[in-house]
Amino acid sequence: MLDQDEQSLHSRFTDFEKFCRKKGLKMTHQRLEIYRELLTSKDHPTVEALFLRVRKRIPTISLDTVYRTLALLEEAGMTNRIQTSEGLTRFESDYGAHHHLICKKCQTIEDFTWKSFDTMLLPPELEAWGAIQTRNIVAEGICTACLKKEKKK
Amino acid sequence: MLDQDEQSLHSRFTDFEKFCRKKGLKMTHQRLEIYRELLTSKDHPTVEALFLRVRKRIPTISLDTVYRTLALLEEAGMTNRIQTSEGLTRFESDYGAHHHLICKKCQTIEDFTWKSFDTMLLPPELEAWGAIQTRNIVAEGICTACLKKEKKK
DNA sequence: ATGTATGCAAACGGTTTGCACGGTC
DNA sequence: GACCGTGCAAACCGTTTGCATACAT
Repeated sequence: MLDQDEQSLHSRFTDFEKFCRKKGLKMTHQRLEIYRELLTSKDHPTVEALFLRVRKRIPTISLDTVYRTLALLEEAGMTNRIQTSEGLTRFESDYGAHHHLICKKCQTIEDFTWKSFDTMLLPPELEAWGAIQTRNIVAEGICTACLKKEKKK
Repeated sequence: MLDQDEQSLHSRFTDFEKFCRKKGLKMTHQRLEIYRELLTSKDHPTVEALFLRVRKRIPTISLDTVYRTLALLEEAGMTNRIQTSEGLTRFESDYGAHHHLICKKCQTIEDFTWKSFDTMLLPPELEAWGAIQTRNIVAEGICTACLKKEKKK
């Protein structure tokens, strides 16, 4: 949903290069394409979906490589893993605080931002729990597209 | 965390019986014990963990039965499935709106409630998305127990 | 007596791993 | 040239399914 401008897209790539250099990792064709696909995909693709998309550009790529690269990106904090209640694993490029809307019918995930929530003080009782680093909302329901389909019946 | 009194525990069981009767399902030893275990477990157990606990009372129970019963309970809305980022599936008995605190180190899940959040108006932009039914917060960080362990090093 | 639930074992699907070859540095 | 990354195939693990028996109704 959030449109990333060319500027930030480009800086993402240089970040990726820096990270690889620092870790002594090689910049391969496959890694670049997987990362590019992830950055430009806004629909929280599954591993399979990413694989199919990247394969259009690199026909010989294997599913394992996609798995391995995603693990790498995750470790570097450049992607987030989302586990849906259906047991599917989905990915999204990490671009700052946001929350998720999930349709129970079609399982699509949409992002939304809510700045005032992000800065809101959590209930004071939570302080005893430990050090909280992130907070994300998952809102579930039925999206308008699915609501329309239901009415037609 | 939330302590359920005997009263409500008992009413949960009669709810379960009612549900089964209505659906023509049989009240078996296994189902009752799995349900009891789930109601009294406050640590969001995995299927495996539930299986091991119930097996203490029913030594011949099989893992499949636990899976099948959980699917049944889920369908009836008597349990919730929680997918952790580690890919593990955990369960909790359903007892009204609450949120989760997850420790990134030890992966334990704690519940918390936040009434004022539950009734808070969501950003108006979300209305266009569809009909939102639930909203849950997942807060992640490091719990005090794990923080202490880190300091010791 | 009827028919569902269970336990067993086999199947399944997503993910991970071992290995030899190929590509990056 | 050294070594990491890749593709392939096999292994793996949590979960689901088919089937004959056991049990609740």
